[in-house]
Amino acid sequence: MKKYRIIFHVDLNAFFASCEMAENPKLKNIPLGIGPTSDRGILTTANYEARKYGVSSAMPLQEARRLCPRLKVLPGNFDLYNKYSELFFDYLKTYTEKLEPASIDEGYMDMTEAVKDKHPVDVAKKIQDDLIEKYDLPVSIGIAPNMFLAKMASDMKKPKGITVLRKRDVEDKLWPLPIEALHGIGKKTVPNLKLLGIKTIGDFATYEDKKKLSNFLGNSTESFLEKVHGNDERMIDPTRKERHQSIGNSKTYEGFLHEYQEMIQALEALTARVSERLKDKDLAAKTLTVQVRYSNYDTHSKGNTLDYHTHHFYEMFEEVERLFEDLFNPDEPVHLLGVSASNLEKTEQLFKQLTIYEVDHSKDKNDEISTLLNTINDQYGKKLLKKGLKNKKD
DNA sequence: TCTGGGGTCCTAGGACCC
DNA sequence: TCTGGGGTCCTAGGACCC
Repeated sequence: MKKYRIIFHVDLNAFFASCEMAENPKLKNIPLGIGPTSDRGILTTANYEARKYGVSSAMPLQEARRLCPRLKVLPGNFDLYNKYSELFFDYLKTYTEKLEPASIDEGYMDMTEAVKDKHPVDVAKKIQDDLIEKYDLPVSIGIAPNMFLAKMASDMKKPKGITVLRKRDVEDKLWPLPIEALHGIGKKTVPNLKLLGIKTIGDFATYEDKKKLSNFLGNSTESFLEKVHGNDERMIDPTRKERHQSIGNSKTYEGFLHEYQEMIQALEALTARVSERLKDKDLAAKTLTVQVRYSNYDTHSKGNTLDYHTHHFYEMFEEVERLFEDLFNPDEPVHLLGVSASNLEKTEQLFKQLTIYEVDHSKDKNDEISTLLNTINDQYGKKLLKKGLKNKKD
């Protein structure tokens, strides 16, 4: 007999705006957006009051103001949002350790054990009520036998919805949705699928010529088809978010940067932030990438993989300057600069690799060791290193 | 309409190795 | 002189998501 899992997808509604309203209830009944302090740029979030006017997330501020002239716009307060996000996940953890954060404001939970002898909808209702009572944060919850269906379910009723989506409901509840509602299908792919006559998720699920789908979706075709038929075997992975693939910072410069020197200074600041964030997380990077967007919105990147890992500002910045040489164009003002670190490794992991080396007096080995040493974080790493070398002598 | 900042994953071509 | 097949890693760009 097949054992079904019970997966919750819990999604905070209009999260950044909800945090602001929780801190300052006066904001609750007015249209509110989180966005740029200047008159250009895009909104990251709009509360539901603003959405009544057609204002939405990722909308250019100028358009939002046309739709809703009395829209109040606050700059983002990310310390505040991170604080609420932690409270949110800490609360969810009281139900199960099988919790996978998917972003700052949503997570998946494997509730199979936690809802034993209870009705899942009652538990979901309790979560919803508690989060309002404790933190004044509204959530939508999707309940399903797998992660994909739970995610689609939580989207079906917002804000403050609870939606159960069983596999046997897929034809009735999922297939009528427009194809753009399918996660992973974005605005470049939608027109291509429409060319094939695919307007709904159901049209996609029942489309017969898989080769034609592959032209647009490549190797992902099969996994999309499985999902829209209600099948998704992915397991909740609580540490997935912690295993970073990359850490980067970028910034858009209003009015553009024109001088080489200002670009270098901007890159220096970005590199310093990335370096600090790597150190905070005890990570070191082997690959660095510099990104440039010119005033015409053309975007280019240049990356290089070093033969060692590092998180030290000076080493990183030297490489960033080299990479930027290839991207710099004296005729093109710069709209955005970015610095990103990837190919990441935990510094303690590098230290373990280091201690495998016997102390060797040849120059090459010493260079290798000093390079690795560079990547190890200050006191902690050096203390361990001394200990490690001493143990080796003993 | 005019496009932020943080990410993940995929693709295609090339270098290189056995 | 003409030249396989499999695998890994790297790079640049692109689609997508919140």
